[in-house]
This record gives sequence, structure tokens and C-alpha cells, in this order.
Amino acid sequence: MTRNPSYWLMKSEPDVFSIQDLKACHVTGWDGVRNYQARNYLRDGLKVGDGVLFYNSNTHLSGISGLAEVVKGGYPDDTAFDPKDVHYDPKSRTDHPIWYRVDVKFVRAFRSVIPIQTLRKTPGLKNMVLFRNARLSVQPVTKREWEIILRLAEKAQNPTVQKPRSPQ
DNA sequence: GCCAACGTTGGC
DNA sequence: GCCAACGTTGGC
Repeated sequence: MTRNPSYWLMKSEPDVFSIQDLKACHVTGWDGVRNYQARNYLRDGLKVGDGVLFYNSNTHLSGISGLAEVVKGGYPDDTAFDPKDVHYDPKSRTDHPIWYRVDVKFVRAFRSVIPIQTLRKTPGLKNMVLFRNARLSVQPVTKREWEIILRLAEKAQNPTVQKPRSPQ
């Protein structure tokens, strides 16, 4: 029995890991998340086939830069076990992992980023978790929000044809 | 680089 | 278990 896909938004600082980086490596483990609410989504919420909006955070052009898809559901984030890793957390042990990750694959990079200002003013997106809980780096997106954003992306790919100026 | 929002830590 | 202090996130 398969369930309908769910939709998510995942933040990344593009200076650290961008949609182009994901395109280059095809699949990546989304590791290093150290927030309990985001952890719960990674561990229990994200399932194979779910859609992911790739969000650029903390950069000069914050917004959605492309799409990804979950290819492996939650499993322990082993960067927490490695004392040399920046995300090391001694409280997380192999027999009692605290932190989880998923694997996502590249789907598409938008030709241009959909800026947060556009999202904010688009009808139907006002209640996105992005605006209600700005600091959550893994967050659910409704089917309706997902569809609205895909339409914005299409519009950006295929801008309305300008009427040609009549010759003088 | 500033600073508001907010999650976490730790003293009590 | 309260809450002040502190650290981090992230838009601007």
C-alpha cells in the first residue's frame, strides 16, 4: 500500500550546499540537522517519493531554487558520532541515535530563484510554515502550497510573451 | 553586520 | 519546572 506523496521544504545555505551541488552529486544525505522538530520530520515524516522544495537561506537571494525528492527515509545521522565532524554530538550514540537524516535526489534547478518576497506576497502562501516558524529548516508544505509554487516556477521559466511593439 | 525571533542550557 | 542567559538562524 502506497500513500500519496507529502511535500516538504528544506533549507540550505547555498554557500555551503546549493541546488547546483545537489545536481552535481545527484543524491545526498541531508545531514547535520540539529533541531528536534526538524529531526522528528526527518525521522518520521519524510518518505520515499515525497517532494522537496530546495530553499536557499541566509544568502543575498533567499528563496526556492529547485526541487528534490526523497529517495531514502529517516535513518541515523552518523555525522553525530564522529568527534572530528562539526556536527558531532556526544549525546547521540550508535545504540541510541538522537539525530536523523534522509537521502534526497536532484530533480530540477529553477532557472531563477523564487524570492521569499514573491512567496510572501503570493495569495495562498501566507500560512506557509516558512513564515510562521521562520527558523525551522525542515518543514511540511501543503499540496496546495506545492502546486502554487510549481506554477510560480513555470511562470519564471516561461515568462509571458511580451507583445511586440508595433513598428513606427 | 545588525538584530529579532526563538531554541537550548543550566542555576535555582 | 521556571526562567534568565546565551547561542543560532536568517531576513534585511
